[in-house]
Amino acid sequence: MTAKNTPINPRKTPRQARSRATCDAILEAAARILERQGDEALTTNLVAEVAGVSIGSLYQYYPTKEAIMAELVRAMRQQMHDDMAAAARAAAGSGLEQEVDALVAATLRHHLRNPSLAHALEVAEERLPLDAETAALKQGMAKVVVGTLERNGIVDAPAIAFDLIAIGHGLADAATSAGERDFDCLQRRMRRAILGYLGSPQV
Amino acid sequence: MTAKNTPINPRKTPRQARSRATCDAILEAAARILERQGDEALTTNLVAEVAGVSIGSLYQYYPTKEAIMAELVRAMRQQMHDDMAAAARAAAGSGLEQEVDALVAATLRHHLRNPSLAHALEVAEERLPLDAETAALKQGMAKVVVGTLERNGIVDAPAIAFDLIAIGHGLADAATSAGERDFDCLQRRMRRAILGYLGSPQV
DNA sequence: GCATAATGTGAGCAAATACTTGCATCTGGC
DNA sequence: GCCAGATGCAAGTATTTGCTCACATTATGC
Repeated sequence: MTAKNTPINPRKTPRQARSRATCDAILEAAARILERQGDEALTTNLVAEVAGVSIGSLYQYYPTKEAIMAELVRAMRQQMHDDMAAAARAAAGSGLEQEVDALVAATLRHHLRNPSLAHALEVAEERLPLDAETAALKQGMAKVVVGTLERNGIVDAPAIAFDLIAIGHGLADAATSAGERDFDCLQRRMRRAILGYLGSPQV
Repeated sequence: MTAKNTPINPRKTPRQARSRATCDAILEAAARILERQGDEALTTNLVAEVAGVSIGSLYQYYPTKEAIMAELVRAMRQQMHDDMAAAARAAAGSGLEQEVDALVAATLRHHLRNPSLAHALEVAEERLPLDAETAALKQGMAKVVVGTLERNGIVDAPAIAFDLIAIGHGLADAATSAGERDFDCLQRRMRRAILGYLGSPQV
């Protein structure tokens, strides 16, 4: 019994042998569709077809279309959280500007790795019930930023972290949506926006 | 003959007498549904029902569901554009900070008037073909910001305007999505973000 | 080898949805 | 008053979509 009830959005992914491959194929297919055709095209039948799996198999592991999306969102937040936490840890103590750079770089890497998928997942996340695990990951990311600010003596860190995340998100989203792919250029602008908000002397 | 071909997204809204009221009722119903239940709930049948109009009538004026959304988006961009242009005109020559404040206020008024509708329309806009008129309005808004920057001697104004709009959008979106409704508080933070990016001495 | 459980299959169902069509009703100019 | 065109109506169609179910295939412990 590996948690299989509540037929709503939590998935029931028991795994034994080849079934793992089936689950992965489903997730990868869903990601590809989301990336290339957007969430309007994401139908369970298409996902199954692209994954090379029958719909029956799909529904054996994901009780709902939303469960598939939720799993993709969770995986994305997990990776983003881990990247940010690692970046913050590596840069901890090197001073505000260096630490900001590290976090910005992690954020940009995330957005530039697969811009359209990242965007689609963020849009999708809005209308999903947002399971506890994903919510915890988002909170964790905010905590990372708060920690960085506090470590550098910035007061009212939670409120400021909120704004900085919003600003960074807005910039990255607008730029990637416009087709920008230049990491260094975006890095400079993010830095300018964040340090500017913080009132640093700037570069 | 009042432009009625191209059955795709441009609407065919001939108006004579009571038909105007029908069109308005349809748009208002669509806005209410979008605002309260999100775009997933926006079906043509529901729109007609809420508008107190038959689906036949709906399709007489809007050839497509997308046409209704496009019209709502166009109207919203129109209002936003006019507000921003008026604000910029009124504050022109009063110095960078005052002019920024005026533009920020116009933006915030827009977002706070009906946060969920504004957000839904912006999300909807992304996947719509974006007709020429709406595109022109968006360009016009960018021009307003560019003009304000140039008037105050800021170089590379178009690129900076792009970033400032992205930043403002990100902040307003995150805050309203989180339920914030305090105009003054948001105004201060927007100001801080924008003037910070511009490298002004800050408040 | 074989019984048993795990996994895979895909035709098909019920509901929803965008949209059409044929007809009824209203309205304004004469 | 009357009629031609404008407007309104809603049952109905064709399609799509999420999902089920009855059965086939495969893997594994013994």
